[in-house]
Amino acid sequence: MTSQELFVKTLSDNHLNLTKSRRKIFQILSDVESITMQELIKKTKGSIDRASVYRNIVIFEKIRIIDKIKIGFKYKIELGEMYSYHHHHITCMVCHQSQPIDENTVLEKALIQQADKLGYRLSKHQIELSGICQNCQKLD
Amino acid sequence: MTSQELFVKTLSDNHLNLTKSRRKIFQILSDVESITMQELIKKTKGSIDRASVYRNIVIFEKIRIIDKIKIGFKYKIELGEMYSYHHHHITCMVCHQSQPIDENTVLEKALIQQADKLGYRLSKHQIELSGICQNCQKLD
DNA sequence: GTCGATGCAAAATGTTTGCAAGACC
DNA sequence: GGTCTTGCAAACATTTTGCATCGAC
Repeated sequence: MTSQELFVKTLSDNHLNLTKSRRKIFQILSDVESITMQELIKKTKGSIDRASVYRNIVIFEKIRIIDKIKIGFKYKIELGEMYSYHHHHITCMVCHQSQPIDENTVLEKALIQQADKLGYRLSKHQIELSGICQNCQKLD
Repeated sequence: MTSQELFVKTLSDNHLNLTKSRRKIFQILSDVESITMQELIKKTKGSIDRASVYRNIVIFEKIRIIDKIKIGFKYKIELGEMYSYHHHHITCMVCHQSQPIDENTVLEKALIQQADKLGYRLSKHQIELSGICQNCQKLD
């Protein structure tokens, strides 16, 4: 099943219509690693109203078509894990570019243990690293 | 040196006045584990204007009197590491309470290695765990 | 045709700024 | 007294809501 097909199926499984707006938002998200709400609104300006973008993002998050991830003190949006793979992010504090970090089993296990120790049943975790990337280190 | 004294010294080292507003904000932060901007504004309503709260929080962050931490897709504020210790947070998805997690050397080392592998010089990291706390598990 | 989705306008919420008056050193 | 800080009001940015209309199934 392609991404497209999964997207269509996920909507239909949840009794949601496949509309032009939803196709377009999905298309945009497919073309980027991640995107801010502001960028998404800008890209859809003229074709989709802000309110509809917000409404659809809420829905997409609920049915796990997207994940919200934190970058700085804002969040960004990216396609959910069904459409990619579990990963985290590292952001350069100088150029503000961010890139994905592959899952690391050792790390994930350590986190589950930590939660367990405190009596929590862990369901989500997010790790955000900030530093200075290779390129920006050179420019010093 | 007490927290109070460190606070006074930090301001003075940075050529900033010790004002009534700043004392009050510091006092409130000393009394809680962490707090949202909205809660802080509510607690100071009548005595400090919103704009001054925001301005002081910006200053406090710059001189590391506070840290902003991410909880959900908002941020919260807490006294900086000089006033406590390095830690992370786990938040219950049901009751939205959050609690600190002590530093774990294994974990921190794993993170530095990860960053290194990608050529980054790591300077900050944040780990946020979400799950269901012991109490809320019982209520199921 | 029916119900869900959209656009538009307006409100609610969150944050920042300019400026004159007041507080700190 | 001079400079930094504050309050106030207004602007700006972000997100949500109500309602009439439109589109998907």
